[in-house]
Amino acid sequence: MPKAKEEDFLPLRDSVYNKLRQSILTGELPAGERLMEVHLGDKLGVSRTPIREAIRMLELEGLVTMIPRKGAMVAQITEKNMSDVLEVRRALDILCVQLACERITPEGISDLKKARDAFEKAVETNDSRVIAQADVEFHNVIISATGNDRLISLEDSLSLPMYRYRYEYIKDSSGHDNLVKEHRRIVNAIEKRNAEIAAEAAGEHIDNQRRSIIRQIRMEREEETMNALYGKRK
Amino acid sequence: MPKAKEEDFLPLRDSVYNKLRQSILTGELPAGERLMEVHLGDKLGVSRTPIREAIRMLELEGLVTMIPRKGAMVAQITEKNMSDVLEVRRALDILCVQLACERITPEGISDLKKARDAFEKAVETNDSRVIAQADVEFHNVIISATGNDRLISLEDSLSLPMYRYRYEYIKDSSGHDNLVKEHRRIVNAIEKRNAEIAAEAAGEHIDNQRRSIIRQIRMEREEETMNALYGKRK
DNA sequence: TACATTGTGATTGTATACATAATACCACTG
DNA sequence: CAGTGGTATTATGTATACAATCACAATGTA
Repeated sequence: MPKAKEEDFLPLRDSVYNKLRQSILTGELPAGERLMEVHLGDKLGVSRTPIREAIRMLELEGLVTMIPRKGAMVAQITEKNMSDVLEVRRALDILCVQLACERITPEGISDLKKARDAFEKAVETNDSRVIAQADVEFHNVIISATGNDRLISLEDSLSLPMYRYRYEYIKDSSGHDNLVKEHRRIVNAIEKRNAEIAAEAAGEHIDNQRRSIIRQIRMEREEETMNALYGKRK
Repeated sequence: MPKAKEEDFLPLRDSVYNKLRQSILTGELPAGERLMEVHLGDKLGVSRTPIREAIRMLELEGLVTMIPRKGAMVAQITEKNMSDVLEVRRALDILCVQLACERITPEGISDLKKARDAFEKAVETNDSRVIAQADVEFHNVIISATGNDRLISLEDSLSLPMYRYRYEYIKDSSGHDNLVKEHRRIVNAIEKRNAEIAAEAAGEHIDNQRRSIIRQIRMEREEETMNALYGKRK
């Protein structure tokens, strides 16, 4: 993924950006956490300048919220927020499979089948992390097949906010049978270049994700309310 | 639009960001132009720090290209590039009208009709800038009606790269009759909450834009080739 | 006790200083 | 004359310094 060939030099801002992004997505930096420049700088061993630039980037991606002269904090994930993202992703995921139907190469189809098989194998391990990884790679094959760079980067940034919910979503899917079935359906449709069926399958696929994620958020909220009412632990 | 109520303080980086963005979109800073920090700082009367942060933001929006240790330049607009953006925008514009069909309020419908009438009035002036402005406002009404914040900001950033071509596109449209007709069709469909027709109309609307913009880019390229062959003027 | 006020510490905004890499220019050599 | 090497200049990367503002607490007063 990185353009290491010509230049393996990575500015600190990018390194910081990646680290912060990772920390936010894994929940190590929880929503609402303040991002203080000197503090982060100490922790990462760099000055404020790269930290600030990284924060600017995260801000535009929607992962952190800024209030001028107050500071930055990890963005709150609200149901509305996530719902908005999923709505957009639904449209773009459908666009992805439609374009893939038109443009996928024979090699792409072969990759896609490999990714599908790898996913089914991953499911058998019953390990959520392994399955999630295989799922990401499956989708990446489709996304790359569109050949649309803008779409690729948008899909990337729109899938970020839901990484936190991915494991649970995968556990949710009763026996993972649904996931396997949906993937197969998508692969078949793309192979036959049937955009209509592919779109339908992709739509259902993300609708299922949506349901699971929204349910999780509601449960989190409920838990928070409980804590607020009956006292929260440190 | 600005949240001026609580805080009318605008960090320099945002002010710089707006200025640079404007300069790029109007073509004052042509594609390929190098963005040198000290130079821009002198011109705008600020230090490098706000300039750098503004550049980071523009970079994520795709308006400038960065090469580490080399510098930033105004992003080249290629046909592929623009084509990618338009492909995504097509899907999102359609999503916009579909959501608007579901969610628009009576006030929204009233605003929409006002915007449509204002547009038709603008067309009569025959002034491209006036028409373009009315066109933007018409679309903004629809986009706002979706209530999807993420979609709103995406539409915003995806329409940026084509601002340069907007005037020509409007001149292109034979007598503007098409534009008026398309707008009317969209308004009628949204009012009747007929998502299918609305989607179709929105799709055609952007397909027309696409044709005009692609044609313009090809003409520009041709001109450049000529200049390269027969010598370019200063 | 309630509330206003002021002062102090902490944090961001902005500017500048220093280090390092890239580029351009020029002289020198073959 | 072409090509190479070295140096000077320029621009970016990073760190630090200074200024402005905000949060909060301590203090004093009604």
